[in-house]
Amino acid sequence: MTLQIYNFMTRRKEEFRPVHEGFVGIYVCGPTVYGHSHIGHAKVYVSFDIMARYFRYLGYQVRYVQNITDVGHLTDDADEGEDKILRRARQERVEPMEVVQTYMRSFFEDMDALNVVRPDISPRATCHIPEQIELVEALLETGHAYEADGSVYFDVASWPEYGKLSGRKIEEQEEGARITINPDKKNPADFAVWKAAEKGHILRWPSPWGPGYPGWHLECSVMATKYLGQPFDIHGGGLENVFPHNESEIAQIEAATDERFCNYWVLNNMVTVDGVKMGKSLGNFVTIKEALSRHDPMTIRFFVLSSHYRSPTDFSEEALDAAGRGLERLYGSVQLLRERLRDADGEEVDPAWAQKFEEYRQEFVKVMDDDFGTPQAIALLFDLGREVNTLLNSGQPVSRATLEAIDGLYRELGGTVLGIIPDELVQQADSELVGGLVRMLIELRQQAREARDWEESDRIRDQLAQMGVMLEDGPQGTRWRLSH
RNA sequence: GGCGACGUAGCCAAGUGGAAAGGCAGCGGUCUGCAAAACCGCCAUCACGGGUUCAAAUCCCGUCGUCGCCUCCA
Repeated sequence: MTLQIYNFMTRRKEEFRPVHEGFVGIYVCGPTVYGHSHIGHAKVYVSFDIMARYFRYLGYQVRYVQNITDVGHLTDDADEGEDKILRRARQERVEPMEVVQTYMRSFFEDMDALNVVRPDISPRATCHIPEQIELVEALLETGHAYEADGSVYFDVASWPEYGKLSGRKIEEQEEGARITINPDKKNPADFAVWKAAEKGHILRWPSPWGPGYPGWHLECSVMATKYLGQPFDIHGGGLENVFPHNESEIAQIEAATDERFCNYWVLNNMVTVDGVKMGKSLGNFVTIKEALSRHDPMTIRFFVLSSHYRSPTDFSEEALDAAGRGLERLYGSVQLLRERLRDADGEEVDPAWAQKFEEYRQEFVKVMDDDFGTPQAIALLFDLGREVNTLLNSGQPVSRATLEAIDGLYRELGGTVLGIIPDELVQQADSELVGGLVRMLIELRQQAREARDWEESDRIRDQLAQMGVMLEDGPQGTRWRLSH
């Protein structure tokens, strides 16, 4: 079995074949940095983080490119309205590049919290203006674009394949659709590849057609091919961008170069809030920072991965709470395992477990190979957890080597690939002072218990519980853990 | 109006032709001084109606419902 990926272009799962053996190039549409990132961003970038991690796990050398859009997207329409970054700059009375810098930092902060590995290249649109102008020139030369009043438009009618990704035909985009009539355009579906800057538009660059700024699809076509070549392997992004953004990306570069843009289109489904799409324009979006104020970052990541990337995810506080409790269960096994590891010995791995490790690994690869089946992969970790709990609570001696091997499996599958099991769980990383104090209280409670003073022992337990320290009595003595 | 996705237990969510994963919640049990944690057990005729098939949650047709795209949005 080899890796199968659902290719949105063909609407089928296909075996993954890289352009260059052993290498994989991934481009994912990045954020426009004019506000804090929301849960929808979390789903996309966690999803593609998993893909990058899994490719690396399989031994590929990955180049993951994710742009930063710091210019050019308008508030209303492709051609009307105000640049969102400019508007924010005006509102906050700062330079546009201060807006960009602020929210770019915010974005990476959030991604770091969610344990998303940073992209290998985070190219910015404003750093690639000359390349974008070159592509516009190429489109004019090949007759796929025309100039009008300082702006340059892509001529949709000149390229019959327009619509092949989204399954749309230009003729069908008729009444009901809100297409603004722009007298400069030959066809209402034509879109700007270069836009003349009106007076007062701060973000502007000189060009053969006068001062202006790039069209809003151009940067992705240009930066993806600049860093990954053409064709490259995987283009990713959110499903809501399939039209017109992704469609236009393809049109520009393929019309200009007469060569395929990329081989696999991988688009993730959206996040809804109580069943309704979360959107900046709807004002119902939940920022990652808000979610982080109420939930552990790993809970959010776990929540995202517990549904498939191509399924819509409905965000609710209840669902997040339930995910958090599920994750706690997973951590319980790992915690117990690592505690037991502290004073275990024995050099031999239990052969029955050696067998299990192979089975879990194989099954994990099997479900991940099927279009990145993270929900099934997580289910496997729960199965493993049950077996581990049974083993560790059985009272049987378990060799150090076996415990280490189990821990290694958690680190490999849950840590390296899924990124939901940290190398150090919170309690382990906690201060020696706290640990010492808690152990002292456990000792005092133990004395009360031995004196059958249940009132006192329960008082200690209850008060610690109120502070978030949970005590658990077992045959091996009393353990403690922090509840989140 | 056009295009597309989805509808699986109280909730979240896999499974896309051959005995319905997993998690949360709930119930019963084991363990415990009592708890907690853990373990064992229980808990779904897969929106509805037809059809194809030896066999359908899975394929086809229809109905109802939810959502998305067609305007910036991850």
